[in-house]
Parts: sequence; C-alpha cells; structure tokens
Amino acid sequence: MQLEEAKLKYIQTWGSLATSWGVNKTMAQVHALLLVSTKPLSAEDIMEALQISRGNVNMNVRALIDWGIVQKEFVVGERKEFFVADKDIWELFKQITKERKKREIEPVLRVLEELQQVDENSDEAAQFKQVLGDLSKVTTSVNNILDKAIKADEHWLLSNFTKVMKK
Amino acid sequence: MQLEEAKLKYIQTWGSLATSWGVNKTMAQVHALLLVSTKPLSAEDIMEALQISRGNVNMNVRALIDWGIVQKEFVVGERKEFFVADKDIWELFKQITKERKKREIEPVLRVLEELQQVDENSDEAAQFKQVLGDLSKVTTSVNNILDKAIKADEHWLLSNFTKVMKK
DNA sequence: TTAAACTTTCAATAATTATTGAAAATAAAA
DNA sequence: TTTTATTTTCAATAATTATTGAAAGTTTAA
Repeated sequence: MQLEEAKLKYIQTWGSLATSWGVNKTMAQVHALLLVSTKPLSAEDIMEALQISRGNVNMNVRALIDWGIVQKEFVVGERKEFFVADKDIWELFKQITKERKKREIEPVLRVLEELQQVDENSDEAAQFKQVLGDLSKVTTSVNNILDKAIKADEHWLLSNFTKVMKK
Repeated sequence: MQLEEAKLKYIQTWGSLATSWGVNKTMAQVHALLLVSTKPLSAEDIMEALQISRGNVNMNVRALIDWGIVQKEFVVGERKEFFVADKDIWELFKQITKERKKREIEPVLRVLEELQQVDENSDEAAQFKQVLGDLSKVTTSVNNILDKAIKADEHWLLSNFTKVMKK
C-alpha cells in the first residue's frame, strides 16, 4: 500500500469511529490529517485536503483547539495561521478523556445526586433510589479511573494495568 | 421532589447523555424507563409514557434486546409481549462495554494494523507508522482493560481499582 | 491612514439520522 | 379454516446536525 492511500484510509476510518462516539466526523478528520502531517497546515491546506469549505475548517479547527488537542503555529515569513496536532497519542488520550469527563460525565453525576432527593417513602421510591445509587456508584468509579488516567503517565496504561489484569 | 418528577428527569438526563455518546436518544430513554419501572411494560405502555409511535418503540426495544440489556417477558393471561431491563447496573455496564468494544473498537484496531502495511521507506512513512503504532498501542491497552472489566465481577471496579488508584 | 490578507460569523441549505403511521406479516384464538 | 390481536417493516416525513459561502470583522503592511 502507498503512503498517501494509507493516510486517506486512516483519515476516513478515524472519521467514522468518531461518528459512532458522537463526535463530528469532520472534526475527527481534520485532527487525523494534522496528526499524520509532517508540517503545520494552513486553513487552505485543510480545505484542499478534505475538500471542505473555509467556514467548516475554521469551526472545526477552533473546536479542536478548544479541546486542547490542536495548536496554532506561526511560520516565519507567512502571515496566515498554521495548525499542528500534538503527536503524543497518550497526551491526546488524556486530553480527550479529561474533556469528555468534564463535559459529559460530571454533569450527569450531579443530576443523579440531585435526584436522590425524592421525598417519598414508598417501595417504588426506594427501588428508584436503589437504581440511582447503583448508577452513581458505577459512574463515580469510572470517573475516578478516568481521573487517575488523566494524572498518570503513559506507563500507567501499559504496565500498571497489566498487573491488575493478570491477577 | 416527587417520585414521578424525578423519574421523568432521570429519563431525560439519560437521553441526553446518550446523545453525546452517539447513542439514539429514544433508545436510552426506553431503557431508562424500563430500568425504573417496577413491572414489565408493553409496547403500549412505552408509547404512552414517552409519547412515541409504535414503530419507534418496536425499533428501539429490538435494538436494546440486540444489545442484551433488555429482555422479553410474558405476563400470564396476556397475549402481548412485555419488556424488562436488568436492574443490575454492573451487568448493564459490562454488556454495553462488551458490545461497543466488539462493534467499534475492534474493527478500528484491525484497520490500524492493516495500515501498517505501507511499503515505503521515506521518513514520512516512518513517521506515519509511528503514529499508527502509538495509536494501536493505546487502543489495544484500552481494549484489554475493557476485556478485563467484562470478565470481572462488580468488585473489580469498586475495590480492585480503588487500590490501584491510591498507589 | 488605506488596502490587502486573512479569519470569523451565521443565515441559508444540505446531509444525516430519527420517527411516524399505515400496510404487510405473523401468531393466537375462535 | 377465518378472525382478531399483535408485531414488524419501511417509504414518507420530520427533526437534528453539519456545511457552505458570502458578508462582516480583524490584523498587518505599505
């Protein structure tokens, strides 16, 4: 397989994985493109490579910057902005984990807690609280694990876990 | 807060969490409804509770059954089908993990591996392979952890992990 | 200053995804 | 059988989400 072909296929694959996890396809593709690029890319470069509009590039690049996984970079002698993705995949993983945790898991935990405030004493209410409690317990545990992941270094995933898994 | 209000709010919350993780909102709501229901529900019950069409109920209930997190149940003297959700949240977590791993993570791992077959020797190709390799490494590790979770009992999440986290 | 280069915004539009509802299929009862 | 209850399917439609592109905004250089 040729390099260019492989790159394209990788960008496509990443885009469709993103879709099934609720991430905008183009955003994932822009990130994938920057990840396999050897040099910083301008908005124009991205427009051309992915055949998308200027507005679309702008929106998605900004979102990636907001997620903390893409940075602006200035190129000497060039007036326009260029963009690069951090090539450290472990950092990428941590950053995405951190953001999704903050944006999606934590707010749900807060709601689950709030809902425990049902002031009824029926069996049904008890059962409901039980379900909520179980849900909170599992969600909190997951949340804690992700916290640990965010703070840990790369070896945490590769070795520390392996130990636990072999038990 | 009253029980009914809390149940509704819970169903809504679960629906919106689902949306941001690429799961159909109605599917999550149907599941949430069954989870907090004290008795098996018929298609009609679900239609009424969530104000959705018969077809929609059918589609989503089947999807939930396909995911292994909802079961059919027969009620004596009733001709129609009823549905229940397993109330064991840990089982739910394991089942969802198992399915998403199988449907989404594993296929991507296969593509990443395939893409390593780039037959070029340039620096650029080397860098690309490096990125792919790193991506595979992290994805494989996550995949392994999820495997462990699927096989483990409830205490794995709650205690075994706590230990690791306190290190 | 002003003009040119570039970025951002956002209403209009397109693409995608979810939902309806009625007809067809299936299963149980008469 | 035939009738009736129930489930399934799927084309049409609605709702949601993503994308365009041109105008407005901003920055830099002359």
